[in-house]
Amino acid sequence: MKASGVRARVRAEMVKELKAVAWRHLAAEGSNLSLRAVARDMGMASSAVYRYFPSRDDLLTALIIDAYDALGESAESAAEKAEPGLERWLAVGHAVRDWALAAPHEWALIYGSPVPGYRAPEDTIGPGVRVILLIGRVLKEALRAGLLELGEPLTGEYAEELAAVAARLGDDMPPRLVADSAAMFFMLCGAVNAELFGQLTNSVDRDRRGFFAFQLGKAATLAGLTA
Amino acid sequence: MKASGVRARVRAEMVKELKAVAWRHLAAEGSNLSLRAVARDMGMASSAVYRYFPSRDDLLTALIIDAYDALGESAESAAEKAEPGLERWLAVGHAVRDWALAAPHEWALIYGSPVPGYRAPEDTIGPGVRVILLIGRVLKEALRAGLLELGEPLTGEYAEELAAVAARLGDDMPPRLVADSAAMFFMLCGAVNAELFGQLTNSVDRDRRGFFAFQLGKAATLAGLTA
DNA sequence: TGTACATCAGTGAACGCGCGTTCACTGATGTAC
DNA sequence: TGTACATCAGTGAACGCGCGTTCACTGATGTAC
Repeated sequence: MKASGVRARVRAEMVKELKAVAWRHLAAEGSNLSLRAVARDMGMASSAVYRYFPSRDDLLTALIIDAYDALGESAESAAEKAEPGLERWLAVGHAVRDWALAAPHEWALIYGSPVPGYRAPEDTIGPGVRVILLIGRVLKEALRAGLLELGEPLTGEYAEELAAVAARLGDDMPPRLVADSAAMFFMLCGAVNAELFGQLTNSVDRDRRGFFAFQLGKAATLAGLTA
Repeated sequence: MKASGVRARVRAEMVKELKAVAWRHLAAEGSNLSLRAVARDMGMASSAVYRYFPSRDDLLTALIIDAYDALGESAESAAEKAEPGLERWLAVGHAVRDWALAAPHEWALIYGSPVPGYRAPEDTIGPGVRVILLIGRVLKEALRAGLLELGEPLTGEYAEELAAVAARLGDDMPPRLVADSAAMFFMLCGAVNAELFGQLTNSVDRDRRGFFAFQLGKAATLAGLTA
């Protein structure tokens, strides 16, 4: 039993190291992750990787989940350190950007174009909404503290879907706030993508943080979030 | 001379057909465009493609430029048909979305994660800014017509870069308007990406157009654009 | 505590595939006198 | 108008590469009596 524990621990170590190497490889080569290259870097036969991941796609899935979690982690801890309201939103935004700049290929993996031939399994949905949920909490908290002017309730079919999402979330979340969280989040993504995917080249080259701060500020006013 | 014109015309036809097939292939297979597959579809030897494009990357570049142009074309013609001001912005936004939905892989090619191993040459920059320039024109025109409240001038290094861009554009473009055009454009991209890259799955499934319209409206108010 | 057996990590060769690119070539089309 | 030459499209084989996955195997590590 103790001995079996050892084997399990070694195995967990191995999985961790494989993911670390794959992560590094992703950062160097971009989205076409190669199982063989990872195995080479680990100094083992490519077939040995199959002891740990049944296929390349499963390795990719593990990396995606890890990336979502790392991003969520970093955004959440940045949020904790900031004052509620606008400041907290800005902190989240900049944390997301910083993470993306530090790990551009991981960002591309989760928020960029889908990897060709890869179909994301259900497991990736949970960790995928972590940041947007965080933004929702920031808004809700600002609302309670009187730092947020809640907009008009929406109408139409989109409003119905929002209501369904709000109900699923529980916690008395106003559907309007769900819409605003989503809007802010996707604007945040748009700003990060602009910088990461090279769309600022030759126009905004020096003060990209300034550009980003502007976008974040705009997104905040859009939701009625004030200092 | 007339005969040489024939050869040139046939050649131009050939280039056009090659791009069309490549375009179709891109739509089917995603971003990893294969020269050999295109040649196969054309019923010719893979080496023959080299008569028309010196390498795979050049074919990709041609496709990218075409995609930018097709998108710009469609956005511009939608703009023409709409009333100045908010309506025109909404028309541009929806045209961009419609184009992207009809050609998701082309969208991913130009606004998604960079293609691994591909370095975009200078030629792609010109057509790449067509839509954002269009948005700038829509805003400027709205300003002239009194349909736009111009925000406060910006300060800081980002403002300087904006001023430089505005100067390069000429046409007395206020830097603040450049900032707003960019902001709106990247928010637009964020919204399109959200839908295209599958981030709406399981939350907004029925009324994605409603979601998109909401995002567009928000982006407009952000720039002070009213009906 | 010792022994027989089962489990598991890892190897190395192989399968079958697709890729971008090069090269010497064949014919057809155009050009110059 | 006819002929000699140059240009150009396209072929087909080959090079050298990397990929994901399978398979029979060797040894080491654990487990049960």
